[in-house]
Amino acid sequence: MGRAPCCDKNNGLKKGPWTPEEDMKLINYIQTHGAGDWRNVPKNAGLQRCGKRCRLRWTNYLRSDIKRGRFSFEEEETIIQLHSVLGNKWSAIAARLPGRTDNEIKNYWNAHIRKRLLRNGIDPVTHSPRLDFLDLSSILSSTLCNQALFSLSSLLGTQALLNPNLLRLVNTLLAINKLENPETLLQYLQKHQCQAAQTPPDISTCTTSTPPSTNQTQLLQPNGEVLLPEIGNFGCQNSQQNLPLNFGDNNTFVSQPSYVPHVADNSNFQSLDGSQNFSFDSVMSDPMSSPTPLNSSSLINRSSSTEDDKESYSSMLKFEIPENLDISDFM
DNA sequence: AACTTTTACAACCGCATCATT
DNA sequence: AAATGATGCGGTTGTAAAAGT
Repeated sequence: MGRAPCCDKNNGLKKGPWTPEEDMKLINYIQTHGAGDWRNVPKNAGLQRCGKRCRLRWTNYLRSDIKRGRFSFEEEETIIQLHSVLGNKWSAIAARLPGRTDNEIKNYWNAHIRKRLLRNGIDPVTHSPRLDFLDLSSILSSTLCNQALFSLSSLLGTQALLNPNLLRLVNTLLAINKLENPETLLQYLQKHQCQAAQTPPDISTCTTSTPPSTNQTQLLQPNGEVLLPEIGNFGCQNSQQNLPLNFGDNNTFVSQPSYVPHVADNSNFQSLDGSQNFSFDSVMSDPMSSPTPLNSSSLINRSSSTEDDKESYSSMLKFEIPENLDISDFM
């Protein structure tokens, strides 16, 4: 025989929201006797509740060390990072977030973080970009309208350009070359047999090993190999996929309106007018929930920003190609 | 003002594992 | 060792409040 049952079903025990009186009874009992032996808590505390419900009420709501209120920016970052490693192990995540319960984290994830990741084209399960969201056909059609890329696609094969690393490199090189000489670019690519072209075109997996970035303008290795510019290298952590950058007008890089998975270092960028410097550490998560303001040069007030404001962060990530960048060095 | 939709979060349910007999 | 219940955990639901129409 096993133990006596904790609480029988259909035994008339109360269900639904807890009243303040019930809470007080439970608090008083636990303060006196300590938490544990939940089977006997209802009886001893004079509660018409199942012991299981008493435990949940205590651990999720009544404990004095529970931190109430909105999640901070740092907490949100931690949740996202831990979730990318631990998955839906809410109790394990909660163990690393003092004052937060697994239930609270789970609810916050489902209500906020998960939805935002989905909106930004990130699969909340894999933390990788979603293929359906990326809409590669539109990406390709827009880029392939460019005659230069069209030439490349016909010569390298469209399939090759499905490789995000290659696409990003081509984009970068085309921008650097100001789209004037695709043939030269093609020759360069063929000559150097860039590594990106050899990466399997399955963008659902990230097989690249991305070292910490050093300098976004460091495009040329001492041996002459071109590095993917760090500006498009948003840190591939936990199989997160890098996304290609768009190139807007006036030689500006415009980041995809997407979630920025992780930045391994303090990559700093300057806004178009040079007035705003900010790092990806500051924008990788929802700024609204953060009590920490951006640095003083930022125009963004996190505490008052809206969802739209947050999503417009991506539009701020515009970067100018330095005037002094001598493109002839690369070709 | 009334109604509908969305959001936030507490609570419940069911399953897996652990503990006890 | 097996049986049984307790406990812990993750998924889901219910509901009140807020926002939108």
